[in-house]
Amino acid sequence: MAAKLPPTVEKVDASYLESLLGYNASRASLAVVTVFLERMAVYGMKPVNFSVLSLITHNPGITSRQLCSNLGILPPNLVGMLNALEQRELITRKPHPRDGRAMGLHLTAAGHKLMLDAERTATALEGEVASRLSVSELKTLIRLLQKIYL
Amino acid sequence: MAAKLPPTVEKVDASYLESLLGYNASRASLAVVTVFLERMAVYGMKPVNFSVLSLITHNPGITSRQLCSNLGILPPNLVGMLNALEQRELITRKPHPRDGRAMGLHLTAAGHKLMLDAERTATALEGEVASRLSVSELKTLIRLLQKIYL
DNA sequence: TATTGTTATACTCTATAACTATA
DNA sequence: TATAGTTATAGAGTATAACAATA
Repeated sequence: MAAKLPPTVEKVDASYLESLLGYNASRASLAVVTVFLERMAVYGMKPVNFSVLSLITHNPGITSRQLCSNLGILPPNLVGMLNALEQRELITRKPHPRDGRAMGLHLTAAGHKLMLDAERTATALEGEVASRLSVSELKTLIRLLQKIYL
Repeated sequence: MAAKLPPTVEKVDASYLESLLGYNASRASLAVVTVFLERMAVYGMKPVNFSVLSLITHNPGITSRQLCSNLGILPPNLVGMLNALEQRELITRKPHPRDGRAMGLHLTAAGHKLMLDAERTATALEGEVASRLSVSELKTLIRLLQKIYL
């Protein structure tokens, strides 16, 4: 009687992982982020500083603290990001009118110009990543994702 | 005429970001992963080594190369992970029966015992994270996520 | 010549502790 | 006493280059 040889794997069975919400959400998130990184590199933007700039765009005068709590960034990690955006002359820090400790964040004219293009590109890119979904499927997907985290 | 004071932000408007698939997928993924980290810490498992162990569980004899290409891990980063799992005596490396370069990966008896509990916990935890979704909504969510990345 | 597994190493991202100025 | 912003630094995660053994 021969010794049993160790088995070999031809096609990998990932069906258990594919039954998990966390696995699927991570993989889908990674897929979108990958395309985002490629397409948004021309603006010098990654997902995090794009999110920061977008919140400043739609909330002029927002503070660091508000950015941190809304985006889940830790304050020490935001400092360098804001410095870089200020050096690129995309944002300015103005003294907060009612709190001497805080600074209000604002886009410069150049910042507004760039974000107009960047947000258009971001929205367009998503349509391509989700090209295999109908418009109503994409709406459903986003609504269900928000029921997880919001 | 008084100089215009810089505006302040009371409630942050994140409606643009919340219209983006990438933003929602990342936030939802983070929410699931956060609970995963808490609940799976007792097994000494994070999402990545759980995924590795799960693929070994359901694909005994799988090679490093196959793990890497299925999970998007780079080979140099897998080595340390496998060494740690081997030291914990959860997996063993056996010579591959048909390729002298490769090693087939297998669970030990202790590994099987641990993964039985770990997979049960992982599946249960997901039901809690998705508690605001009906069973059919969760099925739909996973199906739509797979249409993005698969 | 190409591939598997590995080492060494660099880079980025994220996290913690401690300080200052103001509330 | 608590909070906003900052500095310095540590740790985890992710990336590239190069090598030995085998196909």
